[in-house]
Amino acid sequence: MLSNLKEGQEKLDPRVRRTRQLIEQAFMEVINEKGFQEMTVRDITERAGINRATFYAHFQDKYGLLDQSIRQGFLQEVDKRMLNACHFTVDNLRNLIIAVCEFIKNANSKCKPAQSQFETLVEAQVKEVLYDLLLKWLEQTRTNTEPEIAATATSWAIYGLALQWSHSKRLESVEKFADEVLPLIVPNLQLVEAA
Amino acid sequence: MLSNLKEGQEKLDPRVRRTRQLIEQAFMEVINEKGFQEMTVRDITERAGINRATFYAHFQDKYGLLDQSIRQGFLQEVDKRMLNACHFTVDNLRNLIIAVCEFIKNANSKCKPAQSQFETLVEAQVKEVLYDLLLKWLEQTRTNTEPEIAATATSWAIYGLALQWSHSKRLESVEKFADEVLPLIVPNLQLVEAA
DNA sequence: TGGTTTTTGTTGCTTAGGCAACACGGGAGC
DNA sequence: GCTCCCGTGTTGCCTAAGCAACAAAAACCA
Repeated sequence: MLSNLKEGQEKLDPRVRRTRQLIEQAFMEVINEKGFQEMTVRDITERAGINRATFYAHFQDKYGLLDQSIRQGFLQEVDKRMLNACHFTVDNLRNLIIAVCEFIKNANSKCKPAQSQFETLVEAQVKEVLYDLLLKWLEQTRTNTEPEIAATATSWAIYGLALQWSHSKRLESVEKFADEVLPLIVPNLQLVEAA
Repeated sequence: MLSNLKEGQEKLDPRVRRTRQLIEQAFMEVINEKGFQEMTVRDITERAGINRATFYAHFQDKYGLLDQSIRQGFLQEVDKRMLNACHFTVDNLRNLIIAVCEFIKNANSKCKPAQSQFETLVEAQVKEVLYDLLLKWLEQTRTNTEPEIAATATSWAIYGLALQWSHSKRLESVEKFADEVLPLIVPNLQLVEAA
């Protein structure tokens, strides 16, 4: 496995950058043509014009690629709302909830087949990103409990609520939903109230 | 310099294929923004996202890149008329003349500045491709003289006539021009007349 | 004019990627 | 049962590309 500079892609070998991009692009193309289950690693590498061995230098297997693709997608949703390089506010939290809802909604609509397969993968990736982000926020804030505890509780709660929202037949607007659950979420953070 | 499989690009290392493509694309982009003279090798490599040393592994310098770019362009014009993988006929010769005219016309219109600079480069590349193609044709045909001689005479003649046509203020249609000069060109080939 | 920057080619060393071959496992077809 | 085929991971060796540093030339600017 090549240098895993987790997320921190400061300056990375141009070759690595290129092949990752080629793989991701090929992945998107092939998944739209054959779907995920029918797709083989060969399909991806041939489309990308890279060697099969190179694929395995970057990803465990096609599931690993799917994982990082999901994560990228959600991170994009987060970045879109500029939540990544900022500190905690209630409004940012509200936007974060909205981001999760939107992402789940889109993910479900795209990956109709084998939903149950994907949902657990989506859940794992999204909760991980959520946890990391919340932890970063909480470490910059005064809390009544350990940030790790609060981050775990909050990330699970947000995801669970967002999932329920996405499953409910009669979809209320994301914004209204966010406003509705915000009071439930905030206490999870165990913030020290400002006088 | 990397493996120079002159034209014969049967199966070539995907990495080579990729970087050549990146360089060519970057070249086209930069030349449209800064022009050829102002452009530096750095500009190209930075745009292409490759290392400068890699550029020099593929091309002598930016002039070398220009050369092959011109050649590619003309070859494209030839392929467009399916003249590359076929044998000699008068009609193919006529189309070849048209191809040269079209290419020179386009080349001149694109590279307005420093025309005289470019024209000699264009001439060299086009005549070389012409020579190779004519030679291939003649080697499959019965001629009264050595194919090399006939190919030289014909390539020079075609280019000279096409150049004159492109310079003439009042442009007659390429097709009419081709019909007009065809009788002058055919004898250069020294074909053995079929009874 | 002289000094500073930029660009140019070039080189030695490191790393990512290509390639071929392999063992393994799961079907499909008799 | 038995092949035959195909996809999967993995490995060792080779080559292309990255990188840093260099000297020399060119361009720029006092």
